[in-house]
Amino acid sequence: MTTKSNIRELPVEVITLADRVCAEIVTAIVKGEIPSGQKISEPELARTYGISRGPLREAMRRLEGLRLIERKPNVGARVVQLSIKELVEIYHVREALEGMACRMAALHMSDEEIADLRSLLDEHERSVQELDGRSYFQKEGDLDFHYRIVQGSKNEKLLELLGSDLYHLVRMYRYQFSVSSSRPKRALKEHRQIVDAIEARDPELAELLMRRHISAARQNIENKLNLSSNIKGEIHG
Amino acid sequence: MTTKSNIRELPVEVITLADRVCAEIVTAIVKGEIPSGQKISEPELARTYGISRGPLREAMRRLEGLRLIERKPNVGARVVQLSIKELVEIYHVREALEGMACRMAALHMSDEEIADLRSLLDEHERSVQELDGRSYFQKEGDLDFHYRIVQGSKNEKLLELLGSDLYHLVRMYRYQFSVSSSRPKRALKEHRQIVDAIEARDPELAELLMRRHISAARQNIENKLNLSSNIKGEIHG
DNA sequence: TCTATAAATATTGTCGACAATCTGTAGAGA
DNA sequence: TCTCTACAGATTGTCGACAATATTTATAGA
Repeated sequence: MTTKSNIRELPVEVITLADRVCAEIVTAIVKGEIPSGQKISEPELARTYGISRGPLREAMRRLEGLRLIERKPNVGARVVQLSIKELVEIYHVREALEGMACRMAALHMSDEEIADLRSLLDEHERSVQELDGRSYFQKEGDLDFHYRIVQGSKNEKLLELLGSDLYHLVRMYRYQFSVSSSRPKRALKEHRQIVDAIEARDPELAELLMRRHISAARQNIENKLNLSSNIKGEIHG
Repeated sequence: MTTKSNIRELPVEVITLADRVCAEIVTAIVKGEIPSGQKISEPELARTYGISRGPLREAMRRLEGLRLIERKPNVGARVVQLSIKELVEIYHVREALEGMACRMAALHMSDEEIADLRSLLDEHERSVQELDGRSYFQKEGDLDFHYRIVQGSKNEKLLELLGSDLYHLVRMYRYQFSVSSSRPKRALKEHRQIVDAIEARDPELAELLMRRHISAARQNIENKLNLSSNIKGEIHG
């Protein structure tokens, strides 16, 4: 039954139009190329990506599930409207989920993964020193760290919820609200403490530290926002 | 611009075919009418629900986002395969998310909502006494309680993640694995303690109790499973 | 001038058909 | 008899067209 042919399995990622365009639209929305709140015209988007409305609508159903667009039957879809309220809610969710992820990472991460994580933090440190904070660390690097811990939990559901769903929104806020750590050195130190706890195989402490880390970022946002209601300005978390 | 016509806004839920069929398929999958692991034939399903493949494929994209089906490009989609491993993972996620939800419910639930919650538990108590546990409480009633607390958190994201996404899978496991509390009285008591903590506006305790409550259920499952590897049997959590 | 109705336009929802790909089967060659 | 190839059938992916609904514009009346 099974073909034992010596033909190599070509790693040619054959992907469907809907899947490809979905990924492209995710990026476009996250980066703000399709502005927050904008109505989505199916014929226009279809022309833009050179596909017909069929696959496009499938992609949009997926985006709806990712909470990147909102649909109203017979009316149309819009890119979600970002709000501070939602951002704060997301941080509460992250505190819960990533706290648990960190707890489980302390139990299940391999020594090699932990070592890699330390290397990543060394990179971040160089990045912070050289560029005085305005660095990759602020944009995607921080999320790299968090993503690896979620991976280290070895919990597929956590990885799905955070990595495949929530992080799109997190990145969207980072891009469009310029949410970046106003305390890169402090954040880096907290990251190191977290890795220490994981290496010590101390799940309680690991969870506690991660929750504090995320909670502090959230409070930073809330404070900044309560002082200045300048929504479109920089938000340092 | 706005029409001030005296025509009543009929509450006729005009819903799209894809939306309606999606909901129907969710129910069918959750209840096992479409068996776990079964391949999905698009032409067949389309005939079954009397629609064409267009809306059906949109619905399936949604189901994919809900993790109820899994797709392989150019091959097809299957209903997800249930596994104890995933069930345990889900309980870890629930412990994290519902713990946080309970914490926030202690802060944001209205007195009226808390009173309603108590009434619900009184109902459950009657149900447990009359039917000796084998009751509604075991199937959907328990989830009612948990759902209300998530609502009480007033955190839309938590409600989305738990209510709209994860609970479908939870219900699916309950139906198909007969996951039900083997300790309804104990569970009921824990529920009451949780409400007490919420009423006392004690977020720390509320979170702690909810986490213990869910963690105990998970450990129950793990123990039962480690003893008897009878996968298809009753799982009491 | 403003409002309410009605036609016109555009957009969304749905369908059937065709193309591309995969799966299973039959047959040729060793 | 087994393996590999080629064909046949079925399924998935994509497209364009039509129907249903919403939005905009034009028009008539007060």
